[in-house]
Amino acid sequence: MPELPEVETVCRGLRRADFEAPVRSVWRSSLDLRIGSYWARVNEGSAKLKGRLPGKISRRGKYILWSFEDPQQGAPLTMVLHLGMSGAVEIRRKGEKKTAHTHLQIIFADDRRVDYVDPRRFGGFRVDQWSAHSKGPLGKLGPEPLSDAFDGAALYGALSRRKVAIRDALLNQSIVAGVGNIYAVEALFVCGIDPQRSANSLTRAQCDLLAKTIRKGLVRAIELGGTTLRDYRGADGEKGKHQQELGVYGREGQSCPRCKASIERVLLGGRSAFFCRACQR
DNA sequence: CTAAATACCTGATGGC
DNA sequence: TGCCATCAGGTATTTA
Repeated sequence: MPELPEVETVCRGLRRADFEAPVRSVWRSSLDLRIGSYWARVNEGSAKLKGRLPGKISRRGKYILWSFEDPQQGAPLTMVLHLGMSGAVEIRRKGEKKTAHTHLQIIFADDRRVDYVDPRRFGGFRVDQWSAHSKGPLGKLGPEPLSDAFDGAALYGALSRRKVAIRDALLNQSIVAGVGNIYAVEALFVCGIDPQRSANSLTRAQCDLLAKTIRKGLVRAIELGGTTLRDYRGADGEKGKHQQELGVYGREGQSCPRCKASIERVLLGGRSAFFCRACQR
């Protein structure tokens, strides 16, 4: 489901809710979420939030970071939450029923709560000190696409030894953090680059254009509250509006908005890419 | 080191 | 109506 703009929208929704009361309790379903060396300590981790004060909410790539302070001035803990393919955050009040596939509830002393809902359970979370998080997948992320660290030079350098398809290179979170299939495919369409081309075949000028286009695309999608293809919702339950501006994603057989040729779908690494053969080379 | 294949899950959709 | 195959916004691990 969620790529950078959707995750950013969730963060903004959480910030807007302005949680201030301490955590009264935490509930965790008995089902596993993401399995892996970094994610394994999920159950113990969530209990550590009890009694803590909700602090700063930020984002790195597709990861949500939420700091929880110790009222006794101890070290802060950070909850890292990844929404996987189907994860969602829901803000609820006392008495409101949890939806199906809820796996975590953080209940605050003001009777509001934050529910993590994830049917496919590809997402996961972990509560730990920052030093522990930085040794996990967060420490391997590439530059933030909305920061100055991401530009044509950085992209050109990162692609120089890669022979994978450029679409797949853009999905690699160590090259650029937060880009997923929709925004990769759309940026390549805007730039007129065939998604199947090998990453190291792009010119420096094309990398300049691509980096700028990726940034613009993400900023625009954030403005519209993300892309809702099927079930994505922000923390306030709102659908995104960016799907109306998609040029090729999910539009196999429809006509290219630029040249009217038929949009094609190809499989790259098992995942669909959409492109216009006439416009993208 | 790169890169490809596979695994992890549920739900929606389309063909027969 | 049911049954089966295919597909979905992502990442971690295994294999080559």
